[in-house]
Amino acid sequence: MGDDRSGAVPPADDLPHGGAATLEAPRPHGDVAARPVGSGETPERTGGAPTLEDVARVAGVSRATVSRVVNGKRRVAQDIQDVVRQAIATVGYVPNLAARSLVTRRTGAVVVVVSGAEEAAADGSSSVDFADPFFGRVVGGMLRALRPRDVDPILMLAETDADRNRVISALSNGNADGALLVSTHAEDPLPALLVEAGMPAVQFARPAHPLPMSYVDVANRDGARLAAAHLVERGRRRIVAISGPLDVPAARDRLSGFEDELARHGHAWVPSAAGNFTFASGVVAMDRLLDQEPAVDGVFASNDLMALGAIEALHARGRHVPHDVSVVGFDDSSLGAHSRPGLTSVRQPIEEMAAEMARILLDTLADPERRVTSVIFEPTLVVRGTS
Amino acid sequence: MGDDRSGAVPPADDLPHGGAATLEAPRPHGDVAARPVGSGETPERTGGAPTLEDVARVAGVSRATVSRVVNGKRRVAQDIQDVVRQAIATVGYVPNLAARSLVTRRTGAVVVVVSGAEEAAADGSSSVDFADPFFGRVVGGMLRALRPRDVDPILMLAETDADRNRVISALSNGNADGALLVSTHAEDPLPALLVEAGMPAVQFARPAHPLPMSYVDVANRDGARLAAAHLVERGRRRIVAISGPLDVPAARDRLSGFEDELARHGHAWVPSAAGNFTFASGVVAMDRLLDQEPAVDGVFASNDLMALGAIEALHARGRHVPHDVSVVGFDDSSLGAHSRPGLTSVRQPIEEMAAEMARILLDTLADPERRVTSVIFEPTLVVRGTS
DNA sequence: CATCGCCGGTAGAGCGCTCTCCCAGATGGC
DNA sequence: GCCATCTGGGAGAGCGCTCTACCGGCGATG
Repeated sequence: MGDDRSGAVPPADDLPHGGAATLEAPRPHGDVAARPVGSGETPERTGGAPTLEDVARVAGVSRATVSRVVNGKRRVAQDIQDVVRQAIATVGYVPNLAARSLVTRRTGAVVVVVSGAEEAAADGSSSVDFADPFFGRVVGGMLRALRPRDVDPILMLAETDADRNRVISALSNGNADGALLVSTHAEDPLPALLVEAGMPAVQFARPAHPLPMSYVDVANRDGARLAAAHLVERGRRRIVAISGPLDVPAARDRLSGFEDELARHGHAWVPSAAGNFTFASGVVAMDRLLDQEPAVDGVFASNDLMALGAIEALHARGRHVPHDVSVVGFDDSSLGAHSRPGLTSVRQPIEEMAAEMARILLDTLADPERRVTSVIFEPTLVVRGTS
Repeated sequence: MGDDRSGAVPPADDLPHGGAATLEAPRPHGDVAARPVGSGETPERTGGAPTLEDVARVAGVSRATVSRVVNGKRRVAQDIQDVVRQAIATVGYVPNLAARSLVTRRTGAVVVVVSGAEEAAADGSSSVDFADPFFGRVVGGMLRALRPRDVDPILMLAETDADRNRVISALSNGNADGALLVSTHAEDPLPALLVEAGMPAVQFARPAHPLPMSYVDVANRDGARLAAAHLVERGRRRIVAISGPLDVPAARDRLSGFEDELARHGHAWVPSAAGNFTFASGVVAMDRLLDQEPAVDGVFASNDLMALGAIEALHARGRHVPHDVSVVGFDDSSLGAHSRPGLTSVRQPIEEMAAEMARILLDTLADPERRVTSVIFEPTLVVRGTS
């Protein structure tokens, strides 16, 4: 505490303290002194930011014409365009989005909703684990697709009914145009609410219940097959699976895809235990499976966190990874990549998937008649040290 | 709002056709067929969401009165309040934020800016690693403080000059009221731009250059001292440090705090190498340090990712952790907590720090005269398997 | 009893923008 | 050559909200 250099902070006098600065020209920033003098007709606009009106006056055209230039709505003669653009630059005009969206009924914003269940709040924290790199990757991917289209994401967390109402009303108020939804629980009512309210939305992963909503997903079954084939190829014979909660479609698909592929190789029966995608649940599930099948030599976990938990449990019970047991995860998260030995994992291209979500939403916004669509990505297997 | 007893509402006869008006209330969505016929005065409001005007008509009061009830600005007689609230409920009114912020010049939103340098874009990806759990934790912490105050964060990434302009103009447009800044590079021009533009902003970690801007930080020197004392206590004698880029204040403080404490224990000289907070840079730095000091038995890395990289390098060179070498990281990220053996690390309470940032910004917004402040958090040492 | 707050309400002027009219002038078909 | 068409610009009406005036009524005051 003692070592913060508060002394390093210069006196606030360096700051344009409110009043004085306000007197100056309404430039957002820049050489305040270089205010365009001689703009004889400028009647002392001391207010805030320059408006369309100001630009129009300077350019000697009407407000409508400036608006047209700014939005490129109708053809405007080239020379007039130049004059207007020049004027925009000199007054430092930047459109007021509130005013614009008041009339267009559109904001250049979408909400990104991370939706979880509230019951989990019992353990003190929330049901959504933001420390999971998954969320960062999703948001990062969206950002990369949204930014070029000048759309900014508003982040919202939906755990309680109140939260969900907030989301819905943000959308219906025209606070945002559409929603990108990452729902972590099967019984999340939000997707249905969104559809019911007629709000454009795209979901990460197939909705748990059939719903006319666009989504992107990874071919979960194929990914699980990859894992199964890999374990078989490694010569593993006593193979078990740690699945996610089976009401989540992705978890179900991963498990059944895994089972299918193993069946193809003669494994009629695959012991499995369900976790809930957390590290701790991976530990527990692995423990249970070890009791059930002490000779286990291959494990597939439906995500990396549980795989790491499984490795932890295996170690505690004296098994060596990968010598005694091969472990394969799902997600290819940085957690697995940086653990030692590196975790073999089924990679889903989360960033690309998130970017695709954004693209779908943007397209839907541009053309509301668009049918709901889904895009499925192919997973790949990333082999590292645990197998 | 939910529990106002409508029983308290006086008979509608007190009001100019309160009852009749209710019939023709425009509902947000619902039975179009059941449109009220003979709506004598209602001028065909088939449009979108109900407005203040609609509420006023139903409640039999003026627009201004409804506004007052909604915003609680001036005292309004209790019975009238009840009637208005009732009307709001029946028409399903929800204020249009664009219209509101057009006049108030306030949006209930802040931008969260993750700011990085653009040079790093050479490696194909961006300079900001969203997979780093750090960002998720920061955003999660902010969310938790923002949500109760009904403020939503708009997420922006600032890597290029264009991005930075977007941030500044979002702020000056009244797209958002203030900024929460997470800057990952010392030479980031954004903090200065924000100050220059007079925008309320709070930064995570002390600005690299003296700037009148509020910030929260962890007592980096104290944290590093904790690590040093711990290594000494473990009986380590050949201790080295992997620092962050030394133009970043936090990196500098961590290194010098570490050196100070070791000096106190007789280590006049601590070999060190600088990384850039990535896993790979941790590997490289450790390799260099091993060349320099082959007998190393203690390592302090300025963040967990580099610590993990160091462990990787140590293993590659035949050292066993923690048997031969103790390793201590900084951050207490989930990466370290889930690795095996668990990474001993200096914990900074990221979530709380982020929440405090949000609080400071909100307070500044409420009272613009507020001085810039800083809040420094105390770190703690979390001992796990690597030491 | 006229006067003076003061309380509780209404009226209406914008906030900055878009967009639908409308109009002047240039083009073109018959 | 005349009317229809088109093209590029202006005028002005709002979008839904807040907020400053203003105003009627009413109890307290001199």
